[in-house]
Amino acid sequence: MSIRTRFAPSPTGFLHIGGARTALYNWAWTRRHGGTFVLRIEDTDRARSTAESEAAIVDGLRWLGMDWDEGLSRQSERGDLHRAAIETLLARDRAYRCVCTPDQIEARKQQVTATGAKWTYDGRCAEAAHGPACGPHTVRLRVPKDGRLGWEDLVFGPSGQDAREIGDMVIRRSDGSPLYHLAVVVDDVDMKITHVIRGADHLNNTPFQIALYRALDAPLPQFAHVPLIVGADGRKLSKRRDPVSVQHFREAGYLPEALCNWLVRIGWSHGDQELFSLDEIRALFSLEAAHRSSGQADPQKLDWINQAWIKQLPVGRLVAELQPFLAAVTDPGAAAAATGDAGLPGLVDLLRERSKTLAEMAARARFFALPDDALDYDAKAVQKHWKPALRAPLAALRDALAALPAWEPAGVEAAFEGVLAQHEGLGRGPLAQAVRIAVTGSAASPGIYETLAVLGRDRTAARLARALAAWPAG
RNA sequence: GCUCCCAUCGUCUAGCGGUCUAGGACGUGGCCCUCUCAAGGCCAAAACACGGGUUCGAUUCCCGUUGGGAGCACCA
Repeated sequence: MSIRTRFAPSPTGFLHIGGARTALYNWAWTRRHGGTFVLRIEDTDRARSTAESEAAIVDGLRWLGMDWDEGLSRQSERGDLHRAAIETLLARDRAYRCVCTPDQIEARKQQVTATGAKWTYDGRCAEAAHGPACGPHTVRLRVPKDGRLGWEDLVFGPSGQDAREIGDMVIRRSDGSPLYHLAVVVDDVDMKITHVIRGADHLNNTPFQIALYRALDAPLPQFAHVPLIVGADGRKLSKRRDPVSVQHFREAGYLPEALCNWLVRIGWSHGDQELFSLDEIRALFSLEAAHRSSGQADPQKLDWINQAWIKQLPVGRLVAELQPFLAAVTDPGAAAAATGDAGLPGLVDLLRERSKTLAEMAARARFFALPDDALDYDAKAVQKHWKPALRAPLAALRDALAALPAWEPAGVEAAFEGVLAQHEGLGRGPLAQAVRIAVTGSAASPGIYETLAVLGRDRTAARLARALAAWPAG
């Protein structure tokens, strides 16, 4: 039997990292085993579901590098199937109509829970045999009163609950709409899903869903529950407290490779390996190696992983990824110009060692994208490093650079050395800092020779001239 | 409260009875390198929650305790 899996998010917000990881596990495992992976939007809650959210989920998954088969299906478009399944259940007496109102149930529930016992539906309508014309009613599944609703979880091992813990759950609202559990099970059966890989928060839902499979006379799929990703406080991720949306990380300058790498390692490991490409994830991911305990998402580890990817990705890819971030710290025109500049790849190569995110790289590359006459100087750096006495050496350097036959790091360094030799007592550091600020506006940049080499002869000259013109007098 | 689940450094984890004076990674501290910022190299501090068993022998198996989490809807 061929493997079929699905990722079934509800479109009630952005794709969040917990869902992204569940999708990643599904995707990787399915691809590894040559199965079919489908995406099903669980939009039965019409009030909370939005088209924007669905688009965000689709975009997020694509951006991360995942693909799926057989298009995209929406649960809302399968209502007929759900309704028919409920009718079948009713006809076979595996379910019954219940006329208890929410208020009545609430009152009875209060009585039971007051004694400390656990409430499950008391079965008042179970034997009443209400017909279709019984007035406003819900439909409840007949859940066995004894026995066990168990399964062999691919991650958690033997799992289950005693059937009596569950109670007869509602599968159709009084307005005729089916509930989530019914829809999920009917869809999974209909789509011939063989392996349900989902978050451990569904562990408690599984027994009831198993009862549903049995009532439907459908074969049980294999279940694999993966541990939750929790926030720094150890609790379930909260949109309020934690940065959770994939979009957020994308906008903060994290690469999809890094995000996948980070997420796959929370709850799964492969020996001591830390870095995994999407191809490696697809080749190596196994449910046997998945963990059972929940894990925290450590943003500092993400930073490190992101930089690791920044360090090894092809420069052309980084240049392209960098553009929007460059535009954000300058303007679209400057960013486009910089992206077309032959010197940018060289700068990116210098910056990969010092950038944890694309946003940070853009901030460090800003000086390059800015027009020469628009560069702003860091006031504190100027105060500290632009000493009047450095004016003459700087002018000498300007001349030495202008006389350089070839514009490359070694030549620039030679020019520096020449100026240093001419000026007794002048240190390499002070001169480098003065130039660095003149050319980048900041006291921190890649090596000064490499920086000038990448900036180019003309732009360096323009910036030195501008700095000299603004130089503090003794 | 009830049901279910989990438990190795601060965090992610290796470990699937002896190889553990418990390994790696992030982070942290120190040193080196150095024109700044990084990157890199070296070193260091840092964990088997507790108590019972089982066993010749438990981080590894079992049971409790404690701690944490999830679920208890006519939400998904």
